[in-house]
Amino acid sequence: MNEPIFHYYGNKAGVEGADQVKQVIDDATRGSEYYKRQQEKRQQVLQKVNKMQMELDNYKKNELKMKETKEFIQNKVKEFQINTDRIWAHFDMDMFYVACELLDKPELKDKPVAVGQSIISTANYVARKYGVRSAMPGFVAKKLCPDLIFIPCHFEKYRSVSNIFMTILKKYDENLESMGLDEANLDLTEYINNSQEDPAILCENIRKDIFLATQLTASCGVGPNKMIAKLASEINKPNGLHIVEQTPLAVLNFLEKLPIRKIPGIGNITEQILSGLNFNICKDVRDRADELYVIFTPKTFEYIFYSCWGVSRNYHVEFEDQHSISCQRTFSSISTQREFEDKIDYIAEILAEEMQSEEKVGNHLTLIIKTSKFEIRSKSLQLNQYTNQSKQIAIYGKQLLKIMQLDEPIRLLGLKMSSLANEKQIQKQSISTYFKRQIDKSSGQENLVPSIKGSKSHQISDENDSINKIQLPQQDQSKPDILSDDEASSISNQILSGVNSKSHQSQQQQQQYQQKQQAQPKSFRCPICNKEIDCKGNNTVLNKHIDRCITQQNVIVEQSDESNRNYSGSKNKVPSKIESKAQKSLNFFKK
DNA sequence: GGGTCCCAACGCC
DNA sequence: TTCCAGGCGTTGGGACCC
Repeated sequence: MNEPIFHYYGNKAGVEGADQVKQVIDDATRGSEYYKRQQEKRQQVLQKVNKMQMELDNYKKNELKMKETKEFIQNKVKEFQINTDRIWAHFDMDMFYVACELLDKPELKDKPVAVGQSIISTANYVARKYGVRSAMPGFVAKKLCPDLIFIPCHFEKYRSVSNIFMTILKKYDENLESMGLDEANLDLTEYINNSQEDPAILCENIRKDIFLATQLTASCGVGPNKMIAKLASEINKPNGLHIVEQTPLAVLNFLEKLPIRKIPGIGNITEQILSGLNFNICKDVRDRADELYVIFTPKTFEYIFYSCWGVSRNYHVEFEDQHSISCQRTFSSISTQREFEDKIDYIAEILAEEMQSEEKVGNHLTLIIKTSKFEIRSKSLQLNQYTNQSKQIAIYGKQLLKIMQLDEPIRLLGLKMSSLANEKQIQKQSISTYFKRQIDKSSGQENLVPSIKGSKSHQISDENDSINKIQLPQQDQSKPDILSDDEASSISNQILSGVNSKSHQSQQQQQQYQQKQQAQPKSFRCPICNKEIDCKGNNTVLNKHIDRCITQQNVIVEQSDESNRNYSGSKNKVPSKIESKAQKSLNFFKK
């Protein structure tokens, strides 16, 4: 029962004496809620392993199926090729955050230093010898290394050093893919084909350039694809270079005895599952791929299988837009409704600010909480309009809170907005919609079909909830599709009061529409400049005004787009936050 | 039975 | 002294709909 639950892996460069470290960590954390939660998770993993083992046992009893599966795998092995046409390099700055800090505090060079406070971001190699590592809580790190010196994060500093690092690398591959501030993958094929330089000499020179420019060291790995290059960069860390020759045999030899845990994408849990089934090194997967095929889903199987054979992506993928923006905060446990709502207001404020600064709007909101027992829950809501306004986000967030029926203390609350769109584009579309409707009106035809997102219903996943699948009333099509506070408030009240039957709803829509028709004003407020226009019932006057406004607005939008383009062009030297975030994705290594 | 949505789980830095 | 983060991504199972 007292089996250590903290799955410590000493595979980070510089960590030694894993057993002692494991014991200290375990002693420091035993009895905490976190510890209990980890124990539960460990049990779940063990159950999963048992279930998989039973599946495997059944599979092995069925000789025919076993024969078929083995043949299938053999054919699969014959089908693929380890492509060694391209030359990739992975550069990784050594202990990046700490290294940046030590530039300003060279007197700490030989002392154990960590960046971060409650959680360690990075530790130097002196601290790593004590077992201190990234993502470790500060108090545990202090137990392991009482003399540990903590330095708070200074991201501006890291970003500026990172810019220099990336600028140097972009000379060799301007499309380089960065994963965070301190790592980048380069496809050196073209550069080497043109220059005929030896990859080892080239990469050593690049490392020297990085050191000259930043006074910091970087490690590098070279191989025929991104995954191999990344794995190779770990071999001679810190301040080293490792090259995997461009032949299939070299790749296979390099991977043969490599622990599966090293494969990017295989984390703590997957490692536990695999090791529970006696898959420990890549060779195990190659030798018993049929077993892996039986117990894992096709996608997971393919990923692990191909990775262990050294097959991974060896070309750049197109940049994808950011999918979500979120904000979450941890705090001392809170338990009252009032406190929950205050937190939502606070988080919504930060989220809205972030969205506005990135000129994004979104229409899918998720509330995430972590209970004081470290259990994570989430609920989401499909909005029928885009928003990036804090008050609206908070209103929807509070609805999600009600749906969640929280009845225990929480230690974290977060809001995530997804289904993102560009704020200006949405405004532009709204204007076009408005303009189209004016034309339809003047021709006597009312267009009731929502042109942007009107057909989508609110959906709330909890099927037992009475407010499920509510079709919210369509908004007045003559307004931009970004909700006002009053509208959001009205919608939220309808959610709560259960105005959700379709017939009721369509009646209500009809009534609203009739009311609007009856109340058709002789003057009109322009949706673009917001001025009151006395059109005296004459659409031509109104249309002319709007036409002028739209032209002006479009010029502004176009100018802004243009300036954005120019910015993104010139910022090649500075990887944007979005770029680095998107490129961090696990998909990075996949085909 | 396929498509879609929700959400928990997992992984990365 | 501090008592396990934050922000992003993907995958897969379950439920529901057509």
